[in-house]
Amino acid sequence: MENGAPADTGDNGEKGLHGRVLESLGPAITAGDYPPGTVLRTDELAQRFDVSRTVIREAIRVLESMQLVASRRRVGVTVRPTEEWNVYDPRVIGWRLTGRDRPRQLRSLTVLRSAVEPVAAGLAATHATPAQCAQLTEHAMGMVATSRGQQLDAYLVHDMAFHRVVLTASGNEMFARLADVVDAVLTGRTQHHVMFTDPDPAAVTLHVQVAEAVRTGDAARAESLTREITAGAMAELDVLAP
Amino acid sequence: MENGAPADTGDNGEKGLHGRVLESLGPAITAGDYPPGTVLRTDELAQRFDVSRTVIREAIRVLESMQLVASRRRVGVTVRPTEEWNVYDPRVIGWRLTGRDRPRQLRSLTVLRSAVEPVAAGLAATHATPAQCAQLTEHAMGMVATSRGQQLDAYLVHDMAFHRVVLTASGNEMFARLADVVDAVLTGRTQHHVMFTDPDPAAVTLHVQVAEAVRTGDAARAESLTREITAGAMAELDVLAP
DNA sequence: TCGGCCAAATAAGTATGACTTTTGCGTCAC
DNA sequence: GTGACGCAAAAGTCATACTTATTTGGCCGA
Repeated sequence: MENGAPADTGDNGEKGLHGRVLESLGPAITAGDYPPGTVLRTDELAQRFDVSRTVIREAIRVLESMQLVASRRRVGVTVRPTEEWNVYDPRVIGWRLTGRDRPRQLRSLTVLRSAVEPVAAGLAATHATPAQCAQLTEHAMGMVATSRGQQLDAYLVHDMAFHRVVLTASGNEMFARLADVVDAVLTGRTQHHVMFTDPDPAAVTLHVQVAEAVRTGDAARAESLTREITAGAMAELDVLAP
Repeated sequence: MENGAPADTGDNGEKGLHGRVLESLGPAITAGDYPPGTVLRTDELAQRFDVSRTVIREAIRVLESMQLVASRRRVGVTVRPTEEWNVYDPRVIGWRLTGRDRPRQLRSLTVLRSAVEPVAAGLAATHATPAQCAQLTEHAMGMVATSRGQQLDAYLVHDMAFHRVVLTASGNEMFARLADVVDAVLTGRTQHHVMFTDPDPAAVTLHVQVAEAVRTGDAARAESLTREITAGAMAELDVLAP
């Protein structure tokens, strides 16, 4: 209801010239087109993109804040090694998901999810408001309703909403901010699913049970059930990330 | 050995004028000095900091990339609500840790840590290289050696190094990038510790056992032992975050 | 021959002013 | 009261000149 934004990874539709430069350089760097150590010169970039140096500098500042590059006087803008990137930046995540090492990224995110979500569910069991419990059961029911007959898109919407509520209801802002990550993982799963394969009924049941556990305040049960869900996601991984 | 950087949260020592503006605006915003909805005008800021608009704009771009503010034409730069901030950005974390809601932030991070570290330890048990196992036991021994006689600083160094190795050895880049967060949590703990209180011997023993579990490839044991460690950290929380 | 020091070249950083574009808001007509 | 119109405000863009830090390399002395 309050979610009018597109279900994508983060902020699409960059505005302004510097945004367009960013949308070009970001994916290129994260895809490895510019290996670590590569130096970019601002004047050269200004020429290449046919914009002023001002615009380039603003884009560079953003790239720098993501730790993708480092700008040093007299030397230029150098691409930093992968290990130093701000891999939690939503845009970096999005870029890597559309790029070459999408499988690798999907694995990382799924593992992260499998660590976080169970704990979040446990916390949700003690922190969730009645309204959040209601939303949880609502979306669980929605999943049940759309789990048969090739309604994968509708199912996905409920699935994402369900997990978003769990993460939000945990009361931990760090967990809540991972909702977009989970969205990306779930979306990626659906996209690579065989188109006519309905969701696993067992997984649907688990979601219903999690909703119930949270509603009744059974933290241990909510956590362990969610661990089963994420374990399932981990199991699917070998199919998705070759 | 390879860590010559100061043990702080992230990149200290911002260089350039825009960096100085950032170091002033960032903490102010994250501390709540500018409530969400507050509008800042670029030329006003340029006057206030006595720099050119160019510099201000670059700082704004970075703030914008952290989702701390949104810049819109004809309206100005508006501070965004807390829920939209990029709370995983190392600088945002650092700013919040030095600001007003440090306790709240410390809680969030500790909870996150308690979710992630056990899983990371489990993975480390199957992924760690012999060299990493060696480092692990080395630092565990270091913790034992410094656990008595008011050597808290030396103990902290080993503690941080130990957990950094665990997170790195997990083989998951997302986990590895949380090492700074764990550093911050551990540092915060030591700082607020009563100065003459030696570390809990039980915790020290747990670290030694984790190192052993990882070395012998016992994933389940490594995970469960680490869960005990983080549970301890959670228990201490009520003292640290009033 | 080696080592350190100084100077020139270079590329990012900063400042400034003029111009463009978007858009909130008030006004005026219907 | 509602809609269209236009003004003005503020960010966005650009070109240019100037500053500063840093690398490189050559020069000079030990």
